[in-house]
Amino acid sequence: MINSPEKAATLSAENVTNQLRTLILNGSLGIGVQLKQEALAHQFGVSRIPVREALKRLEAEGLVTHAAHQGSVVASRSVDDLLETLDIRIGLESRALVLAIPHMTPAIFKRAEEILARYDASDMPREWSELNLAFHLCLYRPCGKSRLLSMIEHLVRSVDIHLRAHQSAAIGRKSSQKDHRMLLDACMSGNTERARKLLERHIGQTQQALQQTRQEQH
Amino acid sequence: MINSPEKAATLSAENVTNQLRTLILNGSLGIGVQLKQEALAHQFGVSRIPVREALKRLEAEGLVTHAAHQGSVVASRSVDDLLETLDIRIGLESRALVLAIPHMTPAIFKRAEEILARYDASDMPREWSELNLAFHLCLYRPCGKSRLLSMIEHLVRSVDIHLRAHQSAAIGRKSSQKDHRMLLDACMSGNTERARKLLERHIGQTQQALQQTRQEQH
DNA sequence: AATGATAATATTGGATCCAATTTAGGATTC
DNA sequence: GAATCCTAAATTGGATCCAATATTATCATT
Repeated sequence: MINSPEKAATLSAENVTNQLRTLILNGSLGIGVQLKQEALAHQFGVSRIPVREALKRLEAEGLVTHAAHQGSVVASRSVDDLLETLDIRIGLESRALVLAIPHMTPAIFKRAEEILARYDASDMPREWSELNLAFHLCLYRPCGKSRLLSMIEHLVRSVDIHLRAHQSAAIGRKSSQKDHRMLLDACMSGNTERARKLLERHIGQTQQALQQTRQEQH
Repeated sequence: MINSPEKAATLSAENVTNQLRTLILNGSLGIGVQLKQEALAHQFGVSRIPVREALKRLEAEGLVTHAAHQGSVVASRSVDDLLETLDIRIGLESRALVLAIPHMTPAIFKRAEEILARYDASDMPREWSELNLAFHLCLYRPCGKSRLLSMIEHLVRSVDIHLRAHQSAAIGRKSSQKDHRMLLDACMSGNTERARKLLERHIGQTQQALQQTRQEQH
C-alpha cells in the first residue's frame, strides 16, 4: 500500500464537519440558529449529502439538535444540562489534574505562570476564555492522556458558548485568577489532594453563579 | 415491504443507528468486523443513505472507525486507549458517586444488595457484566444527572466489549464482589471520601489487570 | 513458481431525483 | 375582523445514479 504523505483534505463531509464545528464553537453560529441543509450545501459548494452526514456527526457530539422533518439547530442547553456538564467537567478535570501532578516539571509551572500573566494583562473578555482554557490544559497536559484531554477541551469550549448565552459567563476575572494562583501553588507544592479540592471548588463556583442567574430570572 | 405495525419508528436512519449500536455493544458485531454499507442496507431493508448516516453517528460515538474509501469497521482500541477510557470512567463515576451518596435511601441499599446477591448466585460470566453495571448504576443513579449517567453506561458497555477482546475481562468475580461490598458499606455509612477512594481503586484494579496482560504478551 | 504490473471488480463518496412531512399563506366562514 | 381549513411552497428523508478510490484477480516477466 502506498502511504499518503499528508492528507489533502479530500473528503467533503469531513471538511464540512470541521468547519461547521468551529463555526459553532467560536460563536459564529449562535445558539438556536437554524441550519438549513440546502443553504449550507450551497455555502460550502457541495451537495446536501455531506452536509447531512456532518450534521449527524455534530448531533452525536451534542453541538446540534435535530428533529424529524424539522431540521437542525445549534443546540441550546437548559441550565440543568449545563450544570450537569459542569459536573462532568469536574469529574474529568480533577482526574486529569490528579494524574498530571506527579509529571509536572518546572517548565510547566513557568508556562502556566506566563499564561496567568497574560491573563492579568489582557482586557479583552473574548481572550479570557482562551487563556482560561490554556491555563487549565497546561496543568492537565502532563497526564499524557490525549483522549481525556481532547474530551475536556471539547467540553470546556462547548460549555463556554452556552454560558455566554445564559449571560453569566463573567464570574469576574479577579476571583477566577485568585483560584488559578492557589491551584498553581498547590500543584507546585505537589499537594494533590488540595489541588483537587481547589479545582472542584473552582468549577463549582461557576455552577453556583449559573444557578443564581436562574433564580434571578424566576 | 413489510409494514411495521405499531412501531412509531418512522426514521430509518435512527433505527439503523440504534440497531447497529446494540449489535456492537452486545458483541454480535465483534471488534474489527467490516461494516459494508451495501450489506447493512440490504439487511435493514433500506438504502445506503441511512446506513451511512448511522455509521457517521456511531463513528462520533467511538464505536466504529472509518477510513476514506476503505469502509467502516467496529472500532478496536489499543491497550493505552482502554487504560485512558478507564481513567475517564474513574473521573466520571467517582463524581457521580460523590453526588449520589447524600441522596441514597434505604430502598437504594436494598436494591444494591439484591443485585449483589444475584451476582453471587449467578455463574454465567455473560450475566456478570450486566449485574456489575446494574450495581454501579444503582449507586450512581441517586445523583439525578441523566446525561452523566448515560455517559457512564455507554463507557462501561464500550469498555466491556474491548476488555473481552483483550481477554482480560475476568478479574475474578470474588475480588470484585469484595470491592462491591466494601463500597456499599462505605455508602451506607455515608463515608463519601472512603467510598470514592474504594471506587477509584476498584476501577484501578481493572487497569492493572489490563497492563499485566500487555506485559505478558511482550 | 514467485513477483510485479495491469486490468477488472467491488466499495465508498457525492450528486441528483423523488417522496413524505412540515410550514406558510390565503380563501372561506362566522 | 378573527379563526379555521385547505392548498402550495419549502424543507427534510430516502433512493437511485455516477464518479473516485481501493481491492482483487489476471497475466506477463524473471
